[in-house]
Amino acid sequence: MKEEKNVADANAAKPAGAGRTDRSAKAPKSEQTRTLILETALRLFEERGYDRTTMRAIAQEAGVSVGNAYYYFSSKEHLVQGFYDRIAAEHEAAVRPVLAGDTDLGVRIRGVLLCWLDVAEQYHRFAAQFFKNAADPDSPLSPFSEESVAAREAAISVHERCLAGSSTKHDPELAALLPQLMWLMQMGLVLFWVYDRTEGTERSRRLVERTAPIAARAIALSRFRVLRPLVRQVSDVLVEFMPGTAKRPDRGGPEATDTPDAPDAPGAPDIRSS
Amino acid sequence: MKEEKNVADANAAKPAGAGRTDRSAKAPKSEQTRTLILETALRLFEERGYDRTTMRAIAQEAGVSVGNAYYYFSSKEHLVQGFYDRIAAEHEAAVRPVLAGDTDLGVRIRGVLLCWLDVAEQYHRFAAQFFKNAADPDSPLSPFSEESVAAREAAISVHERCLAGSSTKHDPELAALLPQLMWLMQMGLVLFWVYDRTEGTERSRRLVERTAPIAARAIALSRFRVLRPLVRQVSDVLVEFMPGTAKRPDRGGPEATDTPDAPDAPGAPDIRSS
DNA sequence: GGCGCCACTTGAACATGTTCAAAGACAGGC
DNA sequence: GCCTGTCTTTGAACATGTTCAAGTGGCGCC
Repeated sequence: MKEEKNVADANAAKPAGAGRTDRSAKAPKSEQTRTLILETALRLFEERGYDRTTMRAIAQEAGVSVGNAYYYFSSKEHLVQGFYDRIAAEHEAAVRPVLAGDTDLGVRIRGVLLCWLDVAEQYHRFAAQFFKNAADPDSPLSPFSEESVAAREAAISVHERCLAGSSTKHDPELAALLPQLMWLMQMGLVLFWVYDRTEGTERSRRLVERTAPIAARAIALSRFRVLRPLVRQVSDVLVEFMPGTAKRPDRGGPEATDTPDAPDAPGAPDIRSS
Repeated sequence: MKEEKNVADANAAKPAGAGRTDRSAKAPKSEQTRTLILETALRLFEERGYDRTTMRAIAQEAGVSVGNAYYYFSSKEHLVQGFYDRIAAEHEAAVRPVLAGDTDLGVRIRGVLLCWLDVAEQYHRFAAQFFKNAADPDSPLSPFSEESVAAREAAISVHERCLAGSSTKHDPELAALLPQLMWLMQMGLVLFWVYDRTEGTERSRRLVERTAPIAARAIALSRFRVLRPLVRQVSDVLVEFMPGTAKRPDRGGPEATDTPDAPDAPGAPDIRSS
């Protein structure tokens, strides 16, 4: 279905006379149209929200026909991919100082998550409206979907660096799995955030302030002997149910994990996290 | 359980001549129409799935006009409420033997959750399709919505009984919060289940088998002294962010919690759990 | 130059959730 | 019986995501 040309970004100026003899070398004209439609759509989404932006409005504003928009983007949802990429890039950049700063794990986790909230802030209205589409198990925009693997791994790698640069000791047996767990935590935050209606998503920020230290402490405690069996069990579950951690029965089941305490549940599709 | 007639209760034969002088006493005729539409809709949903059942088809099958369906149900989504009630009732009944059985907490949790999977099994296809609607923060069918309070509390009370009947000792400070935590765990399971495409949702069952003992062990461990500060912190977070546990800033923020380890995230709207 | 291929573009048509003004049915009062 | 107001019911009209058959135009090749 989604056979976009090249990622999204690719709208850099290209040699006009380059010719388009080879399909793999993108024709400048079409790429221009594609970009125009995408930019127009993102602008309107931000101005009016997802639901209130019709495909007709996008086409009209961009000066093309409705069918043309569908020629480049197989559905309205696919236009949103642009947001995912945008947020991912912005978070990646914004989080750099945090990763280079304090080595206390709690502080680092807090920094990474607050950073995401900052970046995502301006898209909150849009995200709340769009959330239901991303939550659809069939949607390619679901954070658990096959199509999101790249974005998911990029997000997880941020947590990897977050953990790697910390001075907090943790159970080595868990080391490989923690970034994924932290990603799940982030998905939980996104879910909370989408439902958050407070001014400046203040409540989500507070949730981060309160839970980041808890997460850090729990990670530190994982080395205690009493907790050994539990850590082992959790680790097994993660290996079995997290995608990419072990043998995966090709497109077999869903993906998610749980945590030692009780709840679990990744659950926050939407804005590919980053 | 395809086409029961009376699950929705309100179709009991009523005195024909009762009259409808008072608006509060439902007129038999309109109630009959309402039930007819609802039953027809549920049947078609089950037969063809949510998306492939059009309002026109429901109306036609029920022998009424489209507008009439909208007279009784303000949207297609509202027809789904019937499923919520149905599953809730069935789970409540099915779980009884479990609650009266073994007193090992792990076994009990496992029983409650597997029970839910059994009950929900036949609605899986429908649920997967409908999930995106329930995930919408604006939808009254979201498990976190104001309108779902009743159903949510019913579900939580099942976990209360699950915990109360167990022989496992746990930190008294957590006692009041555990049922809610367990409900979150259930929401996580529902989320996983919705994404689960394996035969007979086998993978979801396996997740329960693996995580129920972990949850029970974590609860038991909560009494250890080393974990005291962590338990306290978690408990505080729950009180602050879980609805109905403490002062709630009237319709203020969203609701959700997190768990000591890392992830958290309720996230499984859909089928009001029960 | 002319021809044909093919990427690109168009806008009408379609499917479906939802709304609405008008018509129908029915009870009670006269 | 007839009038009046309310509860039901109707079906056409609307809004919007999506599809599709029919162009359009540029470029290489003869």
